[in-house]
Parts: sequence; structure tokens; C-alpha cells
Amino acid sequence: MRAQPQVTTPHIQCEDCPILHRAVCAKCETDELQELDALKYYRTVPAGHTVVWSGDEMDFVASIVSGIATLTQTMEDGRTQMVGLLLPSDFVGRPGRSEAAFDVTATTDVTLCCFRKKTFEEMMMRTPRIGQRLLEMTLDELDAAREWMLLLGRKTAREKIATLLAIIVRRDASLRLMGKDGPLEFDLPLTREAMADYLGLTLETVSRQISALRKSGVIELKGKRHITIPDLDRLLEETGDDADGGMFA
Amino acid sequence: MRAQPQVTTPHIQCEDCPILHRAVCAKCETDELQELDALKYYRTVPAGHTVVWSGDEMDFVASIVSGIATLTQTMEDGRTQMVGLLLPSDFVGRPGRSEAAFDVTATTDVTLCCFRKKTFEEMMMRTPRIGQRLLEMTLDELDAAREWMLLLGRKTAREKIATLLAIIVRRDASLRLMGKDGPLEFDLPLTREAMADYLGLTLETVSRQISALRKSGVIELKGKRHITIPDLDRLLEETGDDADGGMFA
DNA sequence: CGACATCTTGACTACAGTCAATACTAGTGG
DNA sequence: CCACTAGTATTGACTGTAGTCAAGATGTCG
Repeated sequence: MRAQPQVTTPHIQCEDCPILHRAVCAKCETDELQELDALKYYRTVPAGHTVVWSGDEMDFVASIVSGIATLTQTMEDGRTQMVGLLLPSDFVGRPGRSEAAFDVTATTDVTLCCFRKKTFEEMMMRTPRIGQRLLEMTLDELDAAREWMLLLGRKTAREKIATLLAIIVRRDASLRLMGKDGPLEFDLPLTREAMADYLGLTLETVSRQISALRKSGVIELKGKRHITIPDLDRLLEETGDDADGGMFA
Repeated sequence: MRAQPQVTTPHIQCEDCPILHRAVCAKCETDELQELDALKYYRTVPAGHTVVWSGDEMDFVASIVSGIATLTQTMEDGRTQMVGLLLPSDFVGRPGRSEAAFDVTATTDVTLCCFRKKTFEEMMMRTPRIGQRLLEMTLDELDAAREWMLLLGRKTAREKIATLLAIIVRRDASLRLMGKDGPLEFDLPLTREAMADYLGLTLETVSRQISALRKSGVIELKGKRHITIPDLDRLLEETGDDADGGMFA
């Protein structure tokens, strides 16, 4: 499992990049983008493969262009906890540190827009906009991590599942910029096991609670992965969060 | 409980500030410190009182100069989870957002070095060093939050307690810059209830596990709060983390 | 089809939560 | 000085939620 296949990906011009408006480069001016364009390189990691292992030397930083990756921690006895879910435009790696602190694994095929760490650090010094954007993104991630801590520490299994579904729906909705009327549907981008690692549960409990939510009519299932939400408010009630959706405000 | 006593504190020159080398201003030059010195003001919050409530307008940012504060989230039914433990030099508030996302409460008497949010944002634009330092600090906090997520999601009650004690010992040691030989001792800065909120447990479970660790000889107790660690390695084994202390590396 | 991943369900267990009684400590006022 | 109170902590008995172990179902791909 230590093999790390790499496929070269055709070069996309920054101005045509699908994540330009949300990624670490979002605030850059045209000339700065040209500079980044000359320095970047693409890398593709197939589903199921590891991008970096915790403790490994990591001489690059990257933005997720497409696909989903996870950040996980593992204890010696095998218990694992997901600590980050990386979606397109999210940033991987840390300026000012050369060793990866967590495992990064591709859940689907993932395309990365990479920079050599040193190159990026130099560019960051010259270009305050990059550091500013990275600060914004990091603060957002910290807020998300803190919501996640409430989930892990205090929510019931049922609330955890409902919250995860709500998070996925919200992201999906923001992507497809649709209203929240009518039945919502989507495909789960995670296996039951990955959901369990995300939520601090076992996969059996995840399975049971999904069945329970189905029996209660909160969700409908087509196959194992395709989910329909007949009534979003009903789902939100199950999350344990504020009725009018503090996190959806 | 909504009362928020404020006491004015004598002005300390930045160059004499005890947290200068670790706070958000750590990278500033002399002239920049002079500028900050003119803009800052002190505020003291007594133990047990709230600095800001989640959802409140927050028109300032601050560094903790002395004392301990907590960041907490509360669900409607009263379940609460601590999501941040703020120690001297830690930063409170978020540039670019005016509403507090979490409750901030003083656990001990707390002294804050405050700036009006707008003033600070302007200063940050002019002074890249501040933004750089804030980015470093935020990345460190994010890493800490992720360790904390592993604890909340996957560790047993006993491991949680041991981990918390190890964190306190480590901080204490770094403060007093001592070697790790000989028996270590310290006072718990948190009540059993606050520990429970930190660890995602009930206060009864915290009490039971502390008793259990005492009976196993991992820790010794004098009174309710004073703890002696006869053998640090023994404690570290109980945390569930890597034997040679990945987090102590 | 058969092989393997993934998922569901059941039976039982165990860890932490709940409810409740009691102890300890510090502070207040008669 | 002691009684009283309030906050904090400990311990016990019992319960319940989620974990464990195991069998079997479903789905996908060669």
C-alpha cells in the first residue's frame, strides 16, 4: 500500500481553473497568477491511494483541484479518526513545516495543483495576498474543526449521522446553487467505514442509524449510496443544532 | 450572569510584556511595537465571568496576557463541549468576522491586551509580520484541534484523562523550562466539570477515572487539585499515544 | 459465475451516563 | 466558635447507548 502512483495531468491555465475563486490563489492579481502558473505542476492520485503518510517528509504544498481526500490519524492499535475532509479548493500541507502531521488519502481520484514548498514559501513572502487568503482559509477550517469537536464529544450517534448528511447537503446545494425547496438528493461520497471514521463511530453503528433514519422517514435510500431528503427541516431537527440552523445561517 | 465587570489595568509597555515573544506581535520590529503600544488597551475579566457570548457582536480582538479562558459551544438542551483552552499569548477573536462563534469564559482572572477590531485589521494590512504570525498561530491551533478530535472520537475515558494530564504537564514544563526527571507536580487549573467539558465526558466519569489512575499509582493526589506524577513515562503509556510520545517530540 | 468489497442485521457485552446519596471545603453570619 | 450554606468532588447502583463478534445479504467486477 506504500505505492504512490502519479499520473501527469495536462496543464490548465490558472485563469481557466475551476477552483480559482475559492483556493489559496483567490485574491491574486493577473500578474501574480501568471507567476503561479509558471511554478505549479499537477499530480493525480487514484482513489484509495495515499498522498502522504504522517511523519513523512513533505516538500510540497497543494490545492485540491478535483476529487475528495481525507486527513486521518491512526493510533498504534488501529483506531482511526478522520480529522479533515478535503474538497476541491482546500489546501494541503503547511508552510513552515516539513513533516506531515497526518495521513492524507484520496477517497476518489484526486487532482492536485502542487508547488514545491520552498518555492511557495518564497512566493508567499513576496505576495501578501496569498498569505492573507491562506489565513482566511485556515480560520475557516479551525471553525469547522470546532463544530466537529462538538459533534464528536457530545452528539448521539443519530445526531452525528444527521449532521453529516446535513453538511453534505449544504455543500452540494452551495455547489449547485439551488434553492432548498423540493426533495434534495445526492450520492454519499464516503463508505460506511469512512463515515464511521469521520464521526467517531463504528461502521455497524453508522449502518444501524442510517437504517433507523430511513425507517423514521427522515431519509430515503436508493441502493447503498443514493440518498433523498424529502424534508430538509426534518433532517435539521435531527442534528441537535439550533432549530433555525445556526450553521445554515 | 450577563454582567461583565471590567477593570482597568495599568498600561504595560510592549517591550516589557510577558507574552511578547509568543503572541501575535512576536515578529514585530521596535517601531511596529510602538505603534501597537499606542493602540492597545487592557481589560480584566474576573474568574467565572464571560468575555463574549456566542452570537454577540465582537468589535475587538485580544491576546491573553495572564490567566486561563475557555472557548465553549452549548447545545439547546445544555450539553456543552469545550473547543478551545486559551492560555497566555493565545489570540481571541477573528479578523474579518464581527460575530463571536463561541462563548469565551474566564476560568481564572484574565487580563486581555485588546485592540479595536477595525484598528487591528488596518494595522494588519500595513504590517505583514502580524498576519504571518497570526497564520502560524492559527495553523498550530488547527493541529491542536485535530489531536483533540482524535481524543474525542476514539480515546477511552482513562486515555482521555491521561492525555489531559500529559498536556498540562507538558505546558507546565515548557513554562518552567525544567528537565523531565524527578517527580513532576502541578495544580489542576480546571474543575472536574471543566475537565469533563474538555474531554467529552461527564464529571462523574472524570472523577472515577482520576480515582482509578490514583489507585493504579499513575498519579498521586494532595487535596482535590494538586497532582504529582511519579513517573512521566508511565503516564504517557496511559494516553494511548505513541510510546515515545509523538506529541512530546 | 465466483470472488471480494461493502453493507445490514442480530445477539450479546461493556463502557460511560444517569440518578442519587454522601463527603469535603471554604465562606458567611449568628 | 459553630452552624449553615453553596460549590465541588467522590462513590454506589443501575441503565442505556454504542461497541464487539458473527452471520448473512447485496452489489460490483473480473
